[in-house]
Order: sequence, then C-alpha cells, then structure tokens
Amino acid sequence: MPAKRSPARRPTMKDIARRAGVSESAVSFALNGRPGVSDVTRERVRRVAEQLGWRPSTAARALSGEGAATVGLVLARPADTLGVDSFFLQLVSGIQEVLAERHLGLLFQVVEGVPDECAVYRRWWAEHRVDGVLVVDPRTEDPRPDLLDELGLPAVVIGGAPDERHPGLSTVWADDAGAMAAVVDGLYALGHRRIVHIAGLSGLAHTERRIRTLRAEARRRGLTGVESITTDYSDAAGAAVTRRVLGSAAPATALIYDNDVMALAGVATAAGLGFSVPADVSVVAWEDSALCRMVKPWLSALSRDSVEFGRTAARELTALLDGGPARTVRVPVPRLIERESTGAARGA
Amino acid sequence: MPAKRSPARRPTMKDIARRAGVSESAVSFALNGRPGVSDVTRERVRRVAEQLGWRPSTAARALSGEGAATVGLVLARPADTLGVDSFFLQLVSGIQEVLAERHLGLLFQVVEGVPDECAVYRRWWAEHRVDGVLVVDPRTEDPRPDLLDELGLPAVVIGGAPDERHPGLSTVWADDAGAMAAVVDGLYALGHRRIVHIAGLSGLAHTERRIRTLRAEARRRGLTGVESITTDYSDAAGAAVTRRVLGSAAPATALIYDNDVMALAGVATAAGLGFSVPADVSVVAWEDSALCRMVKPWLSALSRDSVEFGRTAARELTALLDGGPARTVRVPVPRLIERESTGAARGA
DNA sequence: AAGCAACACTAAAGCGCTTTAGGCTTCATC
DNA sequence: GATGAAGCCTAAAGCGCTTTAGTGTTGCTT
Repeated sequence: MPAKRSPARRPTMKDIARRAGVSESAVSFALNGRPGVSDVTRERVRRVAEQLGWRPSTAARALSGEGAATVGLVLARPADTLGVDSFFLQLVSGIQEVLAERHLGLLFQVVEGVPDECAVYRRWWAEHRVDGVLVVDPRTEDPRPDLLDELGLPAVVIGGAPDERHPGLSTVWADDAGAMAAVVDGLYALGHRRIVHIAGLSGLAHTERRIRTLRAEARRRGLTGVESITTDYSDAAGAAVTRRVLGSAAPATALIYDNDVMALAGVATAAGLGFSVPADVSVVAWEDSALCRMVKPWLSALSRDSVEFGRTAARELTALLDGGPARTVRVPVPRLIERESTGAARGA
Repeated sequence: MPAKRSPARRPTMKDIARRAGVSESAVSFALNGRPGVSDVTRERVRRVAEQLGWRPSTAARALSGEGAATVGLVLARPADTLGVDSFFLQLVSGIQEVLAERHLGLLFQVVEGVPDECAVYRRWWAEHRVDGVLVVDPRTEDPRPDLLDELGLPAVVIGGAPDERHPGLSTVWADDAGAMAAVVDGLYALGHRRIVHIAGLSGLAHTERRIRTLRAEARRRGLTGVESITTDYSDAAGAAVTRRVLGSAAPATALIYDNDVMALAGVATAAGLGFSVPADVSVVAWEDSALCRMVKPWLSALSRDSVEFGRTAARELTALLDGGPARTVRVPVPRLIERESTGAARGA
C-alpha cells in the first residue's frame, strides 16, 4: 500500500480559533503567554493547538517583526581544506545543542573566502533570514566586525581576541597566548632550545597570536633558533615543512603543529627521514583528537572541549538576541596532554 | 571612530515603487520577470531595486506561498561519533555549491537519533521552514521515507538503495555492492581466503548492503572464513575488533574497514600485535582521505568523490523543487586505490 | 444607582510579498 | 465611429501571525 500523498495542510491559528470558539487574537495571546485571556480559555486553546499539531509559521512570525528564529554560520574555507577537521563539527554540534533547546535554526553556508562571506551576511540580512550570526576564524584586518556593526546584526566572534573596537559584538575565546607560553615552558624545561612552530593560516587571529607569543617567549629566554612557519593546515604542508625543517643544518628539536593533521603528517615525515620521535625530535599537536592516539608514538596534544566551546558561543548569541549586552567570555585554556611524542632534548 | 549603529532599514518593494513612480504590483511583475509591465518600466524598476540594494524578504515570500528558499539537512549521530569524518563536510560542501547558485539556504541540524530526526522534519514542515530535505544515512527499516511522503516534503535520500516503495523520493546512491564485489575479487586473486569486514553501524542501509554482498561473494566461492562485524565507526571499535580478530586461532589475512579512521586504528593495533602490513595481513579502507597517506604503510582505499556526490544530491533536490519527477541516480562506483597495505596472502 | 476600573475578548491593521480582478489607453478592425 | 482586443498598470485581497485599539461584561466603590 503506497503511502497516501495527503495534501496535509498545516493547521493555522485560524483553525485553532475556530475549534476553540475564540478569535485569532485570543489564540495568539493564549499561545504566547500574554495577558488578555482567562486561564481556562488559555488552557483550552493550548489543548486544541496541541491536538492539531500546530506550530507557528516562522515565515509569518518573521514577517510580523519577531525575527527569523534562525542564526547563521558561514565557513570560509576552500572546499579541499575542510576535510579532516574534527574541531569544526564538534563546535557545530555544541552550537546545535543550545540552539535546539530554543528552537532556533542554524543556517549554514560554506564559501571560498572572506569577501564571499561578507556578501552572504549582507544577503542574509537583506533577506531577513537570520537574527544573528556566529563568526569563526577571525582575522587580523578583518572586515566582518565592521560590516556586522553596520548591519546591526547581532554576532558573536568565535576564537578572536577581545575586541574593544566593536562593543556590539560578543567574543568567545581561548587564551592561545597562555597555552603557547605553557607549551614553550614545558619544552624549554625539557632542554629544547630550537623550536619550530608549524603554524596555520597566516592572517587568522589565533595564528598570529600564537606566533607573537612564541616570538616573545623566545626573546625573553634569549632563544634564537625559534621560528614560526605558516601553512594551509593541510597534511601536505605539514609534511613539506617538516622535511625542510629537519633537513636543515641544525634541525629543531621540538616541533609544534597547529593542528592534529599536520602533526601526524609531520611525525610520518620525520620517521621517513630517520628521525625518531621523541628521541630526536619532540612533537606537540595543537588540537587533540582520536588521530593523536592512532599513531605510535601517541601524540602529545593541546586539548580543549570544542563542543563546550560551541555551546558557550551559542549561549552568548542567544543572550544577545534576548537583548542582553555584548560580552567577552574566555573559555578554559587548552590543556597539554603529555603522551609519548615529547621528551627531553637530545643531549640535554 | 566607532562604526555607526545605523538603524539601517531594509528597503522594501514599497520603497522601490515610490522611487520608480509605479505601483507595488508593477514592481513585483518587473522584478519577477512576469508579463504586465513594459520593458522600459521593467528596466527602470530593476535599476532602482539594484541601487537600493533590495533583496526579497524570504519571510514575505514564504508567506505568500513561494516556499522558504531553504532546504534542510539533519545529521543523526551521537555528538562524539562525528569527529573525524571527512566524508560529511565534503558532502556538505558539494551540496552548498549547488544550492548557493540558486540562493537556497541550507538549514542544518544535528540530533541524537532517527526519532529526533523525524521530529525535526515534522517541525520544519509545520513551521514552513524548508522546501525540501536531504536525507543521509538511510537505514533498513527506515521510518523517514514514509514520514516525508506523508508530509509531502520533497526529499532526496543520499546513499540508499533504489526504493521503489517511495516513488516520491529521489535517491542518489553509489553501488556499494559492486564495489564490495570488486574488493573481494581483488583480495581473492591475491590469495586471501579468510577475510573479515569491520563494518559500520548495523542497520545502515549501506552497511547491510556491503555485508550481504560479502556473504554472497563468499558463498559463491565456497569461502567459510569470511565474516562481517558491525561497529560504531570509532577508532576504539576499530582497534578492539582488530585485536579480537587477529587474536583468533586462524586469523584473517585481509581486513576491510568501513571507514578510514577504523582502518588507521586497525593498522596501529595490528602493528602492536606484531602483525606486519601487508605481509601478514592486508588492509583496505572504505573511504579515502588524507589519513590514508599519513601512516606507513599507506592504506589502500576505496575512493569516491564526496563533493561531487553532494553536488549531485543537491541538483536532484532542486530538480524536485522545480516540479521535476523523482529520480534514482547512481554515482560512480568507488574506485579501489591500491597503495601499500594490500598484498599477496602469506603462503599464497 | 451611577460611575469606574478591571477583565476577557474581538476587530482590524500591518509586516512584505504575490496574484487576481479590474481600469484605462491605444490601436486595429469592419 | 463604434466595437474589440491588446497592452500597461493599479487596487485590493490574502498568506499566518502580532499587536493596538476598542467593545462588552463584571463587580466594586461612593
């Protein structure tokens, strides 16, 4: 028996009004907890609505000024870069958890770059599609905060540094600088003096923050064999840079990779070059995931709770939508999980 | 200078009408390419709209029966399972590419399980939020097609087998059965007789299809040491099953893992147990990604173009939205990329 | 017993768009 | 020169909801 292709009209408030024998306005008041109806009527209306399986039409709601009940998230990355990134899906999953409670939808889009991203914001705004947005991968020289300010679109920036120039935006961030300092501390204590940081995308706020911190830490200790090299986060880049670094005259004894994928590729490359980890070179991955326990030696990694990160961001956005003030909240510093890929520097 | 918090009213058709000196209806006709206005008026209206930066309010459009210009995608997976899955983001990225051309939004939600997913469809439908949906991870005994049929929500099922019981749904699928047969063929030719398939989630349509095919191939050849073991796709499960399988009296000589993550974990486990790959045991990963080239030996893997898969699915959905007929389209069979993890069976 | 507030409820407008039903010109037709 | 048809455009209703203004009842006060 083929399922019936029922026309299945969605029930509207008018239907409820008719069945409950009251006016549409009464229904609206009753269902939205506004004063103006007696408790018994309210209850009756609620029951009818329930029984009819009524749900407010977001379109109608949005049109009468209530907002779209939707928040937006755009990911600006070339399609091939977004492969093996566990961080992102976890973040989204945390975001969802909070949004779902409030029946807020998540409009998601992936684009090629920041200019496209800005265009999407403009469109969403003009089309009335979203009530607010979550901005990821903030950059130094970022046009997005200005734009969002101009559009008056509530937004929370995920992973940026506090930004006092845009008091309208909330920021949720982790203290990468502190984490980097801690990592360098640890490596220094193990005797490492030549440290290379295989960084992520140049221009990303957190990349630059890590680079600056590393440089500062090096200067503070008088270290000269310390540098950062930016990449595109890909395994290929991780491998290539590792090859170059370990091939130099006085190769680094410690490598800090800005994600798990590059770290893995780096370890494989090092092994291929005859370097043993951690005897010849220590490796730290900035991002923990199942991957880090899938190779021998297990990778020491900076771990953070990305799901909770997402939850926090979403909570800030809903607070903003409720008319709350913009805030800057810091989530816990990533913790260094010491596994097997870090050890004393050779000869230390 | 702080950016101005401009109230920034969105321009409406009324604004255009006033500026162009015509009625609102004329504007609507002009902008939607309907007859009823002269070419010069149409052009004038278009220019004014452009100049004002007008974009139709999706809410208003949706309300007047035009649909929400949005399609939905819900991912039913426990939060911790969706970590390292490159397939999914690539799929989404392909989907986006097609949707973006048509200015269709993608409403995205992740939930815990299929019942929740059904609830989301109902809600989206009742709230008028989406015009159609993309369904992933079809199951044997799947309640979703019936539901979508009942709601009359256009949908395309991604990765299912053709389903003649739901003529309203489009299906986009790859021939897993064919791929499995080819893999077994190859392994058989290499002398493998004891083959274990570390499968994915039991109940998923493609999991069951692979299992059935493997069983049929084994029977056809009179092989007895062939079996499938279902898992939850996690690296932990991959490792655990591998340990069990290789610890048996007459261990398998070839392992087929239903994703790259488990394959990786499997190889690591095998190495830990003293098995050398591929000398002692061959490994095939059903899903190719950067991971497969990040361990030695490089993993032989079944590769497919997930981005294109997503594009195809999205194209089918837009066709459906345009009133086209439901179709069943097959994307290319995954190709086996032979790398270093497969070889002749010991003693063959 | 008139006056008044308080309460429960309804009528109607409005959000921004589409669409149907005309109205008014113009031009061709016989 | 009346009749029609065609073409361009406007008025108005309607989509499903919120909200403001307003209408009747009560029940209380003096």
